[in-house]
Amino acid sequence: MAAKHDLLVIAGPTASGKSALALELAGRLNLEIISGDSMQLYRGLDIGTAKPTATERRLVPHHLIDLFAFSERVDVFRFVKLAGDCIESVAARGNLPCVVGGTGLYLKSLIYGLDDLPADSAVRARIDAQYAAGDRFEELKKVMAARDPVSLTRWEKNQRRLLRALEVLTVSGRSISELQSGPRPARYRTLTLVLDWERDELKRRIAERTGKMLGSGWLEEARIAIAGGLLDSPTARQAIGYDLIAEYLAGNMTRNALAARIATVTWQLARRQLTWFRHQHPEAEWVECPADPDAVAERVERFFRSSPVAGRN
RNA sequence: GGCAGGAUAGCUCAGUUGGUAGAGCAGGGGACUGAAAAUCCCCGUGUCGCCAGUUCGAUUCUGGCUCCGGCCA
Repeated sequence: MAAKHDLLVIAGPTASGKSALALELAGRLNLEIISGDSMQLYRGLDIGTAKPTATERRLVPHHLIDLFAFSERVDVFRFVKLAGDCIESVAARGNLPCVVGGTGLYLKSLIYGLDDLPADSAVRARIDAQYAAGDRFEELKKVMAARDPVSLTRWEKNQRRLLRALEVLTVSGRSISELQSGPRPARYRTLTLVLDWERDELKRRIAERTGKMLGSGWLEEARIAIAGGLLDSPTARQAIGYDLIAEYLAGNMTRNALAARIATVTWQLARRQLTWFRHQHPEAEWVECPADPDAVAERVERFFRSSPVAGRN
């Protein structure tokens, strides 16, 4: 059924049941699942990132999971490249690529593309060494005031964004603000579904899932990952929960406090995700949950069949 | 029973030399182009435990009461 540039995206906050719905759809449509999750990319973070189980992965082809050791630094640009290639090969097999995940920036960048902004890790390392420390922010602002006042105004209080702006400026000689283009059309004929729960219900699901994860081996998984250097890794260390579990394992927290802390931090993530999807994805359709898989599958089919592009391939 | 404490925002607490109050956390909203499960911005009226007294005016001083955690018996 899928045409060449068709793309199904299942998005939504954490614990909204994206993976489960994708699996249900896979039972009704010919689709392959591509993870759109910045943390599932890493090996060794299984329970903590709620990866699909081995059984589920055997049942339906899953991609972009377990690709990297957590010592590795992955970013949007890399994800977009990987996912783009992946989508192509899925489509070549005649299946519908279904990106499933909650990393909004990754999804948006995949759908709409990334501007061709320069990046240079050596330059960046130099900039970071010079201006990334907390007490160097004022200095950084002074530099930007002279060289790129527009970006300074934009990120006056966000050191990290300003560092990136300086990187782009240093490499290209031009302001990042000037190199970024405005809104543009999607690269795929995309149906984005955002799973939408009643607030308290989602909160409840998060608390419940946190408890389940802690009760089914997350502590041990975290212990091993931490022993393997997770907390010193460049990006994987940001995965929620592991730092808190480290504190718990060090005896600084009760088990109940740990569960509560993780649930809180997870809820805060969910809120940020919802804000993102509310405002960054004009193409999105919100699906009231719990959703009926049959109805969703029908909606998906209708979307891609009725499309003017569908017959082309 | 005695001795000193504490009682202020959902929680932990600060404060007002008497003119009705503010931080952190939680919570809510927002931004977002190479760290995004990240980073950052905005949002704080609550019988200042209860009753009485002093005072123009008390959450702030005085007395009593209630409750809580201590210490001594």
